Amino acid sequence: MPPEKQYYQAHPTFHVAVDSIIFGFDQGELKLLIHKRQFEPARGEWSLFGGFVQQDESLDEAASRILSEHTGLRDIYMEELHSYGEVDRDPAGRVISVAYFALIPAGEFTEAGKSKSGATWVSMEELPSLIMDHNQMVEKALRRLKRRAATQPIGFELLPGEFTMPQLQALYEAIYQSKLDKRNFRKKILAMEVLIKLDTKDKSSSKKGAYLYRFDQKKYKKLVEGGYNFTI
Amino acid sequence: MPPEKQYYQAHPTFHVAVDSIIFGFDQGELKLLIHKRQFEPARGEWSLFGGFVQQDESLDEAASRILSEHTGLRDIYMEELHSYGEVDRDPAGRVISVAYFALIPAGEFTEAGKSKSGATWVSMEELPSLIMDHNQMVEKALRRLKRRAATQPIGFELLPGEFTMPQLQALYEAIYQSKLDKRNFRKKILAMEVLIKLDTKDKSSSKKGAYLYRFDQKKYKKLVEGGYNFTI
DNA sequence: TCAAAAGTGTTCAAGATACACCCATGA
DNA sequence: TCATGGGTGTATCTTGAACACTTTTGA
Repeated sequence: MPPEKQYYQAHPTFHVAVDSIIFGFDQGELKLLIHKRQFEPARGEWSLFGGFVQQDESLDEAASRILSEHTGLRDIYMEELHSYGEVDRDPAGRVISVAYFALIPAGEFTEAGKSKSGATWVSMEELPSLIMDHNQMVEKALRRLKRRAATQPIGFELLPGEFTMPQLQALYEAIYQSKLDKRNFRKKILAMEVLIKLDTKDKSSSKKGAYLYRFDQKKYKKLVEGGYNFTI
Repeated sequence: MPPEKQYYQAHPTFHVAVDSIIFGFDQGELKLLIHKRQFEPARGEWSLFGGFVQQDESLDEAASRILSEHTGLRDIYMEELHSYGEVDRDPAGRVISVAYFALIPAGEFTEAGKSKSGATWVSMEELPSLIMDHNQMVEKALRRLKRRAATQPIGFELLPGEFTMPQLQALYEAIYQSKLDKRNFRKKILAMEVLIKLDTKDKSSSKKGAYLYRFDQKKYKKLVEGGYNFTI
């Protein structure tokens, strides 16, 4: 055995898990996707979606795999949130967990909730108690979401490809838990110049109908490359 | 064996390392503490300080331990930065690494550099090529530092307990790589009301001498609890 | 015709930026 | 006495916040 392998092998190894904090937006409310844990310990209690990292996959790949196994969704916005490594965080053994933060667009919302693994959307307003340190993870994820939403146009990840201003505003209001002024909100959003206004209207929530917009990915990328950064 | 242990054991385990991006500030420059790696693979190449997590310690504890083993310093500002888990990131085997971001106060700067483990402070301006994905970690840490410095009074972690306005300004200029206006800078900093002006002056860098300040921890904590947040 | 949601501008206050001179002191 | 770095105030601009009425249309 080469010396470096020997050196490495003198050190312990650990189970590494990923747990995903999956946010969705529906009915004017920010929601979290959870399920009842299907194995011991704490079987039957509310838990984030998680699983163990396998030999042939990176952390990011494990997070995507687990998300798609449970929700059937692919190409979802995910980013690493934080790693949790307290010695006794899992009563059944030492597990180091890497938490991921995911945003599911409203269009794919129902589908994800209907998965076979008993996925349930719960309102962030009335979050149940989750196993182990999962509530702590959710709190951190919520702080991250607030910051991201304020500085990057990440909110669009939670809406369908075409959305109206009132929808976008409702989303921001749900994230920040506060009312925003219509006129000021539109002004700021439009000042970014990353929205394309369509000719079609969405009449599902009013008689007058609200214009649909689409997020201009290309324009946004150019702005970011040029050093721009957003603020709501 | 209880069923949960069996379930866990069906999954692979991994070596988990921590790597620390250690920033210091000296001679008006932002610096990084690195050393030449002492074991294979890549022995003798520039590397961040790192090591393997042990059975009886959390990730945070491992990071603190490794920092103090190499620099002799304790109670240093550290926070988790990001986890790196690409399958082939380490040519000698699968290692998942949790990167930490640390700030060493100027007073303890020299001491840290003189450790037996060959620690060297290098200027962020002329950073050498580091092993594996360590340069990537440093880039991320630098972005984190910039953001933190702009929104939390974290810059104080890089200065001695008593410091002058010109020193503080030079630090921010080093972090942002840009000149700041003296009057505006003082105005903003003093408007935070978290500095205590002392009667003593520091004459080490001018004949007139500059007043020393101390950071008011208590006042800062109160502000943060009240929902305040800083902006430089 | 009216109820309900969508859309639109202006004023004011606060915060950010630009900018130039005097002060204290050791050499 | 003079060179060097430390310290200070004001005017202007930009940005964020507050605020009320008209429009559209299906029921």
